[in-house]
Amino acid sequence: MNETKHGHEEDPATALRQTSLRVTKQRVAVLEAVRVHPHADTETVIRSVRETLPAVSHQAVYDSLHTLTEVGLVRCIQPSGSVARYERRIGDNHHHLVCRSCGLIVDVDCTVGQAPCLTPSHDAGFVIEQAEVTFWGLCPDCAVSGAAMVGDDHRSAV
Amino acid sequence: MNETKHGHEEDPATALRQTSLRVTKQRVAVLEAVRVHPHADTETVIRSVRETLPAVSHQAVYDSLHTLTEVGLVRCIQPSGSVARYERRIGDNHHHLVCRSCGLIVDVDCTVGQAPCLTPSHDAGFVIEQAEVTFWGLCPDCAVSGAAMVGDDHRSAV
DNA sequence: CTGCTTCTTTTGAATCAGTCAAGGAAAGCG
DNA sequence: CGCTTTCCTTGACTGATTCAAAAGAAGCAG
Repeated sequence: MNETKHGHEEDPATALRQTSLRVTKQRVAVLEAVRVHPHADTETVIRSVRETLPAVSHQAVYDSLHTLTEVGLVRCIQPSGSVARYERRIGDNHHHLVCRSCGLIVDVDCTVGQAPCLTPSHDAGFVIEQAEVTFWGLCPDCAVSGAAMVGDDHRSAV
Repeated sequence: MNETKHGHEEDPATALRQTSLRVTKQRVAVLEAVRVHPHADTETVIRSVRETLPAVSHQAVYDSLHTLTEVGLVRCIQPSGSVARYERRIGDNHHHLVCRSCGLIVDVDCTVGQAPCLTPSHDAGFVIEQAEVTFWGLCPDCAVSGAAMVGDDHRSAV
């Protein structure tokens, strides 16, 4: 549905062309899937892509995700205990809130912004490129329903 | 084996007893291994443990690490692209510097300390328990030797 | 210190995410 | 339209981690 009316801005095909990658329907579908499902894991992307392209191989999706990550069209995050997840929002260095109970991931902007998070006390001689911040806690739903029973052993994400 | 001179402080057996876990030689060895090899992955722990206990099963190590993590005697970290790594936790919420090239992990204290890193702009209703900060970059060695040849699989993110 | 109960460890197989490799298909170019 | 290069499909494979059943130790009572 709602096809390209303007076909710019975040249009998958355009984005791909700009990185001089070949525009294949698989890649377009993967990009679209990542946009539709923020923080989706690979399996979710595969399922989503197969809604429009039933015959895609999982390998094509893995490969597309890697390629797209390399050229910077998607970003890959892997909170502890979770499989790889991808997101379309890139460029800004936003961070993530992860629910310990259900695995829900939500974006947060780095208010305090730049300085504090980007300057560790002593850098041990490292050349620092990026600071990645992950906030762990409970999402609203889990905080309510699971407040009492949380705390044992669910590493089950999603 | 520098045996108990004072037998307190960080003595594995004592620590275990205090958490009402059974004191087994496997667990003691695992705790010791984690202390000796900061940020060791499971395989390293297994090898280290087998130096003194040649017959330990890998399963015992996996299980010990999980149990010890649960009771808070060790902490598990998993930077993107890395397998699980463990460290003897100190209760302080220190952070990590990870080398993109060789994977080296180094501890850093959270200078600015408390506030900034622990308060995202808007918490989306989450109950936040912890902020985890990972600094990505190049360790001194890789920054020098690899400065030119690095860049195979990572363009500087943000 | 002897036996019992419960928690741990061993053993060995299984699962799961992700990867490798070779041949067939399709994008982009002229 | 046909070629070249890049991409996708197929199917097997790896490596980290987990499951499950049975044997083995820790801690406790007697």
